[in-house]
Amino acid sequence: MASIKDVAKRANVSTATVSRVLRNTGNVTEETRQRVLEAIEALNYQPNVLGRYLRRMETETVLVVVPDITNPFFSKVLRGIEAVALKHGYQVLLGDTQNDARLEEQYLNVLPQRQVDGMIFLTARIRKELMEEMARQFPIVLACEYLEGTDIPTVSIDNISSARKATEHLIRLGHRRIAHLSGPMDVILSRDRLRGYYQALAQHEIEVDAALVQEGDFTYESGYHLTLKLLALEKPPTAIFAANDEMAIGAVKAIRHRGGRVPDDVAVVGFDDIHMASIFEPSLTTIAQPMFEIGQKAMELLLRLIEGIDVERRQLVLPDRLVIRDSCGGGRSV
Amino acid sequence: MASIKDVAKRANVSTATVSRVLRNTGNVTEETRQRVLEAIEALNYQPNVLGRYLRRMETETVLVVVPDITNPFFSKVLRGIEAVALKHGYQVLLGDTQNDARLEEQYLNVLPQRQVDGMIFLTARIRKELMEEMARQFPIVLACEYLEGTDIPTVSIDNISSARKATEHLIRLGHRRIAHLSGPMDVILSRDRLRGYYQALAQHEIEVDAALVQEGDFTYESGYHLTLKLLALEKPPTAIFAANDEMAIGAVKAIRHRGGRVPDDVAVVGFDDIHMASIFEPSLTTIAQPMFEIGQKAMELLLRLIEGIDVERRQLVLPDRLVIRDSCGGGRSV
DNA sequence: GATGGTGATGTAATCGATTACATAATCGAG
DNA sequence: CTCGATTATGTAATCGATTACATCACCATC
Repeated sequence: MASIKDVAKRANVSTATVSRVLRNTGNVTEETRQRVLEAIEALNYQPNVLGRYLRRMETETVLVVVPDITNPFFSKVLRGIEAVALKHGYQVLLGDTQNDARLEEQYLNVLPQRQVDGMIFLTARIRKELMEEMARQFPIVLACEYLEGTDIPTVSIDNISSARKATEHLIRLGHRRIAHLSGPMDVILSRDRLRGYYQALAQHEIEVDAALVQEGDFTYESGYHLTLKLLALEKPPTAIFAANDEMAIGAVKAIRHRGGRVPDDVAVVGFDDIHMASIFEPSLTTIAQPMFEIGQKAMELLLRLIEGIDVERRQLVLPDRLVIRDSCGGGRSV
Repeated sequence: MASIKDVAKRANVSTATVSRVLRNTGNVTEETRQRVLEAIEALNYQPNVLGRYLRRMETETVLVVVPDITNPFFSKVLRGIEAVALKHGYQVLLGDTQNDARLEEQYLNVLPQRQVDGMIFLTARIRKELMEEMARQFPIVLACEYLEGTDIPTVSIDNISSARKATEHLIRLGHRRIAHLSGPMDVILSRDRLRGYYQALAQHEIEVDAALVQEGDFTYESGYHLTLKLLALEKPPTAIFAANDEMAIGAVKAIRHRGGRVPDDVAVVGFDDIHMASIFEPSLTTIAQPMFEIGQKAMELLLRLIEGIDVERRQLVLPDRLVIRDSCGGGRSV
């Protein structure tokens, strides 16, 4: 494998000159430039990036930590990140924690080890102090999630208000017994959506029934099983607000398997607006998050942190939108 | 940021000894070992992996090139790769080409640049000669796809026979006008599935009608629109075999929008058995690929190539399975 | 007591590129 | 014609770890 020295020898110049040609820095006459390029061509030379990384102490690589890459929501956000990364010549390393919080903390180590220039977390179950300490020293951005009481740069939507919006929509349609399929309570996003749900109930003076709130884990399966549980209640809900679309689809299926109809017997609202939400029948009423844009903004923010540009607005809240479809009845069908 | 020198100084040893402690190689007395560990602890030292990489000329990282990470099929394969990689201390770099063949060739360059120790391609639209030349010099494994007439290590199913199986199932149910929604013709996998479809027709002496074969791109949207086209034919098909589940779902939706019922008016068979295939209504009859296992095997194969172990069976064909559900009628419902 | 083996540690080369600094050549202004 | 600026190129240090090789101490064996 040819190295820069071989190229230098063949072109009859120093390695410094070869490097200058490679990186297009400094002054090189067109003539030597050509000689170097010819040598590169002849030797089929490819610069070894490890040498460069070590010397420059940067890898132009960012790590994205995802809780679950098979979840379409995250892969869409990832796409946004990739788009911006590619445009700026950065590579994206993927860390899939498969919902394991310990793995999450492990990934944090790649920063001091200098393996990447920065990180984006699409999950935030790491101990707050640890995360804060790292964020002080290295470029880190949280997307979708955030950590309470920190000023770690964040891109997300306002989960509380959107959950409130979703719940209010059901109330407006006349529902009073509204259940909530929450996400895991150790992620803030789930707690926020639950809070929004509570706020909506309170605002309309609807009493909270603890039995109507069930903690899931964002999977179809959990949505399905928890809904069976809800339907077995003495006074089952007439509407279900699920913390994501996959659980909402699970809910619909469970209702059907029990002989119920959606939305006639039970109305269902989801969250995220994944592709399947509009395809599934009945199409899901849901909160649309700008997934791609969240990814873009997060990466843009990260780039500014890496480049040491002072970031004025560190906490970005993007707009979301209630998309009314067929799964909750009442509204017009889109 | 502390380096190995700082640790050495503090522990009153040479950097060589620190390295020995870090890597657990060579002989070190328990006493100095402790001193070194204390120094590491005190300085909060993390080894800079770039130095290590350069010296050892390996990164314990593999690159996985995916045509579309938002496609659940690929993310499932990726999971299998990750599982094995993690167990062997390898990191996984993700390259999402977003179906751009040029990007695919670009990714190939990270190998001679020594950025990764090996690559797995879940797509193979690269020029054959180029790919072969690289595969001769570096560890490369193809998964799902393969390149005709090469002996590049590959893990996949037998797409021809499984497509034949799927088509035959429809024939057995009495269908004679069977359409095929193919994938893009520049990927071999699509051509193989088309071939299997043709074989089944030939075997049962059913004439091929060119109008019944439509080239899609594996997306829901293409499945939807091509099916509308099929339904507008003078003699529309009574069954549709789609080259993947997402197009199959698109087909079902199109049939419904035209007032048809599935499977009563038109039977539909998919391919891959993604999660949604069993959830969607009607549940999809489809070819189940062992996605996770494909990933695992591919990574295992790659590891052996990286470690220079002679690989006897370079081309691995895994078993697939026809899963009969509701979308094609006739069979029992699962 | 000489010899050789083993274990613990240190010295310094090395991986491949980048870049601060040095040097040489060229040019233009006064 | 000289001086300083500018341009082109080279020399060598550097990034941080790993490791071949050297050294030294200690012990066992004959």
